[in-house]
Amino acid sequence: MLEQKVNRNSHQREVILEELRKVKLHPTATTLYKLVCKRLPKISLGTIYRNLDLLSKRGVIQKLEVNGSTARYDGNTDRHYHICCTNCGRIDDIYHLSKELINIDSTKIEGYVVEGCHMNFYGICSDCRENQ
Amino acid sequence: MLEQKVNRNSHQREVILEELRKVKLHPTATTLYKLVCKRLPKISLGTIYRNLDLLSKRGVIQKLEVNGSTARYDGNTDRHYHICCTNCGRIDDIYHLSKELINIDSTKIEGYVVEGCHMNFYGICSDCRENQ
DNA sequence: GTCCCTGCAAACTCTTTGCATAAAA
DNA sequence: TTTTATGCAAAGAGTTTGCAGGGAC
Repeated sequence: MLEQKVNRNSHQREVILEELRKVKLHPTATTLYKLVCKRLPKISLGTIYRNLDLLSKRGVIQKLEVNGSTARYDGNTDRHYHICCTNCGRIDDIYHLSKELINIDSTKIEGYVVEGCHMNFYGICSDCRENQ
Repeated sequence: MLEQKVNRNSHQREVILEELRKVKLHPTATTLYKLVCKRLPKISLGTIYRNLDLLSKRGVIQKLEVNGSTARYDGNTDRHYHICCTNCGRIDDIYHLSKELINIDSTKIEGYVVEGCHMNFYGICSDCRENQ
């Protein structure tokens, strides 16, 4: 059995979590790094990655895999979904879906014990439509 | 307006497509590369990537982003979904879902013109449960 | 004092790209 | 002959990791 390490409270980790919770736009590790740098100029990208990994494994934050290439992070762990603009890449939250969709985690799939479902929508946001 | 280049039929592209359609397990570019190498020993990974990109942009194949890190490819473009085993990483097809889920693409989301939805399930496959 | 966490830099993985040559039309 | 596609190798982006020193408890 794997022994779980006891985590210490580091100032860096607190600041990373605070800054992630402040922003709405689901930043990448690098974007978050720049934000955290304003408060902790000496922090390194490695620390950002290590803490984002630790926090998402603990379920304190959510790691999103919306756009293939780059991981994005969400400080909000309430059950919700995301929609990504295929033009500008912005990612918005979706809270209101029909009941059938909200209950999607209980879907039965032959041969599997289902643990969950990731669902991401794609489309064009209103800003991009206006700027055509 | 962007001018669309006319694609020539290359032998490499044909073989890549044939091999992708043969396998059921949604290979990565590297896995497919190894398969294609058996028939075309001198092919390069770059050619694999270039053709997978071209074919998925044309809609001939599907690029999957199921597991974050590495892209996987599916030669089957029928409307279907995927479930990924969180233990061993295998990816299976899902063809039968309830009507509400099948119609998910027509979901309305405020502020957006929805183009589509990517939906991936996660769970433990039967092989992994048996081997516990 | 112990052991986890950090900063730094190097390494790693996956993917893309530049270039000269080969192949398709 | 013209233009696209290939093989090769190098470069790029994003992420992970080894290590010595610093910090939490």
